[in-house]
Amino acid sequence: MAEQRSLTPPAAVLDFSEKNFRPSVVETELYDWWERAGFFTPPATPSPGEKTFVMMLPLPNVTGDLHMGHALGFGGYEDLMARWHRMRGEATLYLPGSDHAGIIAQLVVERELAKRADPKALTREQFLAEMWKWMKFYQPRIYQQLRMLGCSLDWTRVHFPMDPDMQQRVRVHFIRLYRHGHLYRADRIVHWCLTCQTTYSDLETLHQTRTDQLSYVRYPWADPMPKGTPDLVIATTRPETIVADTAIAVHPDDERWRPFIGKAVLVPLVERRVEIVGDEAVDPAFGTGALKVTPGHDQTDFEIGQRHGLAVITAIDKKGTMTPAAGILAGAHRDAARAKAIEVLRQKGLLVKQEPITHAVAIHDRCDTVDEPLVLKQWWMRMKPLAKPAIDAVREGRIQIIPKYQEKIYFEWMENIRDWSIARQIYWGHSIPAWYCQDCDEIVVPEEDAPDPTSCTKCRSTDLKRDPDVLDTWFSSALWPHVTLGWPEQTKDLQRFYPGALLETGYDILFFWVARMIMMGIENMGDIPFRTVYLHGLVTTGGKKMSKSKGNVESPVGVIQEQGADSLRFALVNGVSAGADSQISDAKLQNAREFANKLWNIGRYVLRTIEAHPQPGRSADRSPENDAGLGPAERWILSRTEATVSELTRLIESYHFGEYAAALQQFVWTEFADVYLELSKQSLRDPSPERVSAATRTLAYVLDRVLRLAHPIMPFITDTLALQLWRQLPNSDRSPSLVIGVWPEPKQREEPLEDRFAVLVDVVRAIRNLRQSSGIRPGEKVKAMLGGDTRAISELADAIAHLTQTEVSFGAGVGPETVVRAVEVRLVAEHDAAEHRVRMERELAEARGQLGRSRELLAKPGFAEKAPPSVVASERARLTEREERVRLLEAELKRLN
RNA sequence: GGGCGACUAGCUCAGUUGGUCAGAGCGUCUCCUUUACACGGAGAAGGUCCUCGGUUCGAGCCCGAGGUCGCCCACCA
Repeated sequence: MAEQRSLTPPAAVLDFSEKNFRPSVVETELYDWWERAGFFTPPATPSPGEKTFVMMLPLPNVTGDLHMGHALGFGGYEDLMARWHRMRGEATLYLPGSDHAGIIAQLVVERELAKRADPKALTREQFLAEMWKWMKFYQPRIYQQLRMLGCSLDWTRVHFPMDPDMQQRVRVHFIRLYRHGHLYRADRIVHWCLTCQTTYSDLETLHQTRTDQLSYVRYPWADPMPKGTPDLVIATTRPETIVADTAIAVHPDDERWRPFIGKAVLVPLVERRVEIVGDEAVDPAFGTGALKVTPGHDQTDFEIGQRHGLAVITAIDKKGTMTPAAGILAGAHRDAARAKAIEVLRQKGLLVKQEPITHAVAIHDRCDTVDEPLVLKQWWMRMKPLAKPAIDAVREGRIQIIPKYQEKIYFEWMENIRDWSIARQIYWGHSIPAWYCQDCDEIVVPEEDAPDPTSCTKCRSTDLKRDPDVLDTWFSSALWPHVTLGWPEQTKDLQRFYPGALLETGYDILFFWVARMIMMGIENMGDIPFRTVYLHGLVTTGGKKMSKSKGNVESPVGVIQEQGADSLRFALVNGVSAGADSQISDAKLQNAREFANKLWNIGRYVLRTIEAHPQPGRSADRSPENDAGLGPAERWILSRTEATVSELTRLIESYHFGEYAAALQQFVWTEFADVYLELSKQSLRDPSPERVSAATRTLAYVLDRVLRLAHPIMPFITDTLALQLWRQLPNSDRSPSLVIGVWPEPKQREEPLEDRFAVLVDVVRAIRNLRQSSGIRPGEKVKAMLGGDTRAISELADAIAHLTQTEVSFGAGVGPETVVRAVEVRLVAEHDAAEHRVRMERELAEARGQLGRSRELLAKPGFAEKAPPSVVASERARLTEREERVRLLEAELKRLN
């Protein structure tokens, strides 16, 4: 690795005569260099007592393209954290991969294949061969997009769940779960997709609000009933399933129907005799309070059926066609059968009425096909025992979820967790290592290191049939944090990097993925997979419409190509609070691009300055705090820099990334650029070489700090500038790149000086304001008099003069035009007496109001005793300043009279 | 039916453990091509922090009730 790291940076250096930053020129080369130099790979040998930071990339679908949510998660939060921890000297592993994405990937490839031939005509083996061909097309695409985002992923450890070694590990996992009793095979009702021809889990259903016909159907009594017995009428939206009814259910407490529990009716269309049962699942308020029970085609009904031992009749098959069991409806598609059922019921006089109903219909999240619940023999995972320790891990704080309120949602789901239907009837996925004996029905699951079985373990028959199904995509994703490190082998990586530190992803896959990783991590490793879960919000591209004339601007890739990954990353993170949904807009992107450009030009200025005033033997990353030539402006920006270092460190440590970005921008733009860079021009013109040297080194040092502080969120521009800066003023740590540079430690501040500069900024603004309102042209030299309490700024006159292009002098009783804080400001210029009086009166009213509030607060009983001393002290100081301001304004008004 | 979140300047949103009746970006208005940057600089306008009540010396922040919007979960037949 050492020799790798000596690789020289890319030759393509940006042209610093270019006024505007053009990002994409250098990004690819820079990334390649970072990767080739091994910066993204943790040191091969762990140092004694090393700290690790391990984070798995939430593997994107292999057939997908990056969207803004990915860009926020990967390029925004994750890479920011990875880079920050790396700069803190931790052995950082950010592990890449892509998901084979089962059903979706199969759909995508089927669609591609369908352009030339019928994919259904292919055998399983032929189809899988085609899948792998397409993988070679899709996988590099998604990986390239991750590179474009700048994600500092360790590509030497990239994983794909369908790679042979990974398939073997998933097989072991299945076998162990089976042996431990977590898996079972049972006839139960599942969600079936008529389009995809596969089952799917509860989590993969969506609900769509639709308006359908609610049909009221009379079920004749099976036996003679006393006169006056009401008709039994049920309400249903699925009359075609009447033929599969095996009971009627009413609520046991429903006075209307309770007397009839145990009585029988004849199911219309099939004349089947079924009983009325009492069950609490029935809502007495719905329809007539009587429910037709169809255990073969409805989730609730299946459960009622289980409780009452009812028969299951399958009237609809996997294609959606009515089976022979459907009697007169047999052979029709479910939709046609519905119409036919209504028609026959009407003919027989059993249709009482129909009315529209708006209700939620379950659909498959991948294709929007209406769910067809079917009873099928399927593999299930028994979740309750697995959920228990995973709930405890969060409850006991061993895993922390950010934002905190997501923990409640996690508990809610985990405590009511239901068994997981894990098999899918598609080709693309992990095969289920189970064989069924055709002679004795035994399920044969081999030992974990054994080859495929050839004979039945029970009856020795060799007539075994392998389960044709594959496992749900999330079955393997759930293993990601340990399986990628070599599990079940006890590899060095597994020992060193498990458990990981953090899992960052969108809150929308908390259940799909995060909860399952926690459960499987504990099950397989006996330990949690990560200590912190950071859940980000959804990104929408609302607000101002992104201009489509420029091309596909909504895609992160398009934005990166146009304005660079740095801008995109910054725009996505800036000012967003943890877990909140956010919008990305043209305005935000433009601001980020302008900020990148600002950094670029700050860099140009500093580099040019160093060129003009070389500092041999000096280092950019050493504070010039002890330089003899430091002026107050230098000392001020140095102090502000250290304040920013500690502030930004705190914000990242506490996961306040949105505020980190905002605070960074604030410091760089308004303090470093707008104030100090201007003042440095004055220092650099000073005849004293010491002053010039101190100013140059201050510029270099602050730039060095800024580049380090900004690197986690804007890696490309910062490293470009750093490489250039260190070429002129070598960094003392000699790291060849910011990627493995050192995150700054805050040094001593000069807070009294910072307070004095706050006064300066107010006075400067007041002078500029007066100049503009007096119609003084920007270049025009005028004089200003400052009076009142000028202690804070008495030594800063030069700075004020430079910033305002105004000659400044101090005096007593200057006859102020305005009073800021307790400083009188007067421009030596003619002004209208009447206007002046109005202004003074307005300021006095304002000042008295402020003074009143200060006095009120200080006089409040309890304030002085109960408020913290620092608050009281600063309030007292404010009172004094306000008293002084009122006094000065009153004096001026008195003079006018 | 449960649960969660949001409501702060015209727009999009910040506001860390309650401590100057509040900030940013964009937009708006005025001025300025000053050799880092017009992807710029300077100045300005703009807010009863959804409503009501409570706790507190002090509330945008905590508690209660209500309103509006959004999301998630659930066996709405």
